[in-house]
Amino acid sequence: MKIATYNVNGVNGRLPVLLRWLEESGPDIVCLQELKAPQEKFPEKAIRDLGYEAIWHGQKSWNGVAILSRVGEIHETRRGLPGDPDDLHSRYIEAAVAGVLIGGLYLPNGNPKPGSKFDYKLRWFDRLIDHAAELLGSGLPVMLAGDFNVMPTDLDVYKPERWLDDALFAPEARAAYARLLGQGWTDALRTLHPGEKIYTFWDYFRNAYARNAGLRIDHLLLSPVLADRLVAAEVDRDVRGWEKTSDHAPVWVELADKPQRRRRPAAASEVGASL
DNA sequence: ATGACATGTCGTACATGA
Repeated sequence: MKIATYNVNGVNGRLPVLLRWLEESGPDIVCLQELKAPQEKFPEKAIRDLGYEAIWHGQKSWNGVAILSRVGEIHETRRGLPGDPDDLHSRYIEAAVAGVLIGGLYLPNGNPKPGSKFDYKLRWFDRLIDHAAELLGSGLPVMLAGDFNVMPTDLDVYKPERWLDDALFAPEARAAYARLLGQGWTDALRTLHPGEKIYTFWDYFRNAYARNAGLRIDHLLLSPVLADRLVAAEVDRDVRGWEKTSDHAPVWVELADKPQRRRRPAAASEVGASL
């Protein structure tokens, strides 16, 4: 089973690119971010015509997340993160699909830093960490997929020293990501490509894609049960080179039906985090 | 250090993004 995440940067403006990618790459389940469309303007029919059912949480102009599936019903379990009833951004949607509980997320960008937007990013991250702990505690096969707006390490940025003051690479943001992973999540792409320069975003400026001046900010995190089923994780890099494309590329994992590897022993820090 | 480019909006400039 192939599960992908893709920040489309406008689901309607990007519809031809999205549909072409769905046909060519054939993911079974997809998390989309940055729909930039109100609830009633999601292109449900075009997506359904390709064999996908969908749930989505739209918002006028900004944000917006969706989950698509061509492998069975989508059982929505929540939209919006708990912990702040005043947070009206459409940034989180969660569903059980084909035996996997999937949280699709679009973490706040946080720039400029310092400022209220950066504070919001860190608060949102804290709420995600709290909720993620509950998900892990369930023992179910769980995945968190989306645009985390964080480069976890130096290896994930084309030029780390240029990004130190940016909200996407700030020590506080990286620390929050590390805290999340410390609960016991597996960063699928990094785990199967250790030490490799591998990016998921290239900005539109200065020929960034051609120069491979990229960032790795779109992540697929697997709970221990799912990590045992991980067989592949890749970036559909070519999509970033298409006409009228998003500044992000799709990222996906292939999961086997059964465990493929022996579970590694939990680290002491993980045991502590789960208590 | 700046700005390059792209999105959507009751546009024709602005807010937002990363």
